[in-house]
Amino acid sequence: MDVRAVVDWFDEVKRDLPWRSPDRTGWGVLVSEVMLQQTPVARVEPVWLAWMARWPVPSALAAESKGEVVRAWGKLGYPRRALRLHEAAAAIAAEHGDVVPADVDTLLALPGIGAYTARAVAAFAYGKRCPVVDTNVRRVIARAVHGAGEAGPPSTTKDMADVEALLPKEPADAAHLSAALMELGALVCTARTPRCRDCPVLSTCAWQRAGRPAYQGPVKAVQKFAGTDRQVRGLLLDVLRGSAAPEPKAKLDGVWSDAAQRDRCLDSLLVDGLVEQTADGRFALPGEG
DNA sequence: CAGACGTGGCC
DNA sequence: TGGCCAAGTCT
Repeated sequence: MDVRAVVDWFDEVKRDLPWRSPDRTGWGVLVSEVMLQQTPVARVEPVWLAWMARWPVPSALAAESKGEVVRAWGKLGYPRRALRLHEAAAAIAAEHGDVVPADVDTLLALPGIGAYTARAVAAFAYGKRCPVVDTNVRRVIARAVHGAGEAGPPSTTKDMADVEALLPKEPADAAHLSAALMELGALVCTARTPRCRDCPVLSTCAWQRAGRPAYQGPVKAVQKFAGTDRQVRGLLLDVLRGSAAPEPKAKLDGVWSDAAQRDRCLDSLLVDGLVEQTADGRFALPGEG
């Protein structure tokens, strides 16, 4: 792959996202990466801005109650991420001098930070040289390098080796390329209807040269949502996000007709720590902690 | 490793 | 209309 062409293209068309600002902090980058896990940029941006204004450093978030954090997470989805970020902030404040670590293994030890996020923070916040592999990068590599229509099943080891092979020696250049590959996957080499006419590596793309063959690998199961526990949990939590005071169970009973499923979901929210029961039996977002 | 885990916009 | 998809992580 023509790495230089990708980087030049990126410098020309990249989006002006707030977490890419020259005065970005490790904390800002970490918060953005966690919010962006499975959630589109357009929905993250306003929430990220609000969070940075309200909690500019990890210790500020750590000092907040879990309920406030879950409420401020809003409708970004997968609210357990908010709880884990809260826990991570507490660990960073207590054990790392209120500074987000720059070391990949140290980052990996924090809750909610996995292989992707740890390397994204190390690279984008601190300019470390490490392969940053997300779904965009996997798709770009699958097409441009391997000539496949889509990426196959994820394999952290193999995926990182693929990117490592492309990474420039200089750490800053490596981080720059990772950002560029992600942007290429997000804007041009998209899952549906890729904009190949706008692609900076069209002439060397292995998929293009192979005649754009259809994807041959295993069929990816589409995730259902309607009627699942995830939907019911979302409905239950949405009621409590909108309530300043604890709500009686009867209030929650209105969100879903299947009582068994409703109760199971409420219980799982309690287990996850996303909901708490008051002494008088009502339900609310969690208080101190 | 497959499945759970939110939410909303798009084609 | 409804399936597909969005900068993953955890168990």
